[in-house]
Amino acid sequence: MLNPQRVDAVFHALGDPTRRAMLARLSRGPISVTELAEPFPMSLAAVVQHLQVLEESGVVRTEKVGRVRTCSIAPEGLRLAEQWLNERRTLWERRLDRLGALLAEEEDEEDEPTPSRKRKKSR
Amino acid sequence: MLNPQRVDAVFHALGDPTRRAMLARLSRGPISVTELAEPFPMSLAAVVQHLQVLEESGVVRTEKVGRVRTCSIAPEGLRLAEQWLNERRTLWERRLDRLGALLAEEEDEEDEPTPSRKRKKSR
DNA sequence: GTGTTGGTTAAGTGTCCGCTTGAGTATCGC
DNA sequence: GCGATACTCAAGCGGACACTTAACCAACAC
Repeated sequence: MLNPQRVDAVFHALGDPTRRAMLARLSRGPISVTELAEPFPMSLAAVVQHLQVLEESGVVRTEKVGRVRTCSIAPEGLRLAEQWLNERRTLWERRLDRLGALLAEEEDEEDEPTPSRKRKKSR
Repeated sequence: MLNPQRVDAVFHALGDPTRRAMLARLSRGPISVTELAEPFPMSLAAVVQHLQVLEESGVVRTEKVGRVRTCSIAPEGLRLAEQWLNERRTLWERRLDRLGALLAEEEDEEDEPTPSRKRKKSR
């Protein structure tokens, strides 16, 4: 879970605006390939190619019954990307917090150059 | 906040593995361009080009002092992508929940074919 | 059977994009 | 001043990728 290859595939899939639009559509419910293709100004074949990318990256699941293939969101795939982003962002923000605390501490020292440190150290 | 153009730019920036690796490095703290470039098997110019994409998309901020440009994460940019993903995913998952509830209700009806419907209808 | 719908597959094309090279500029150390 | 460092800019190349067309196949309607 959160292995680099899968992350690569997911973000590559999310990189294309058409594919993101498809995801947006699918998030409102499962739908057939033809229905999914309908709002896009491109051939059905092109849509199918995008769909393959989405499915191979694990953000979309499809199932064929009879001659119609029904597509739906695979939430784990999206969650993978969310997690990656969240980890990087929170790592950064925690760093910022520590830095802020440190700076505040140094300012205190300037205000109070005597070696008598009364208040407790945060963190 | 969450305007389509910005979302496009952010996801395009995130689409490249080299740029994601740069973000990962930056999430551990600000760093100069040369330091940022060091782990990558490519020219400095290439790294700078990636950096421009990251900055224009709003996931990275840079500031030049003297001759050295220092790069750091811009958490709002990352948060934008996180939000987009989260909205789509939760929309889908809520839909799934409603569907599950509906199916459970229908099964109840089969168990109890009499027209006496006591429990209140959900949604 | 015929026709239609829904999708699949393959081959080809244009374009964007990642990268390189090379030449240039500004700042620092001395 | 001089040389080194830290980028910056522009032009060009090659490959990936989004898209097209066209032929094909399978399931349904009749």
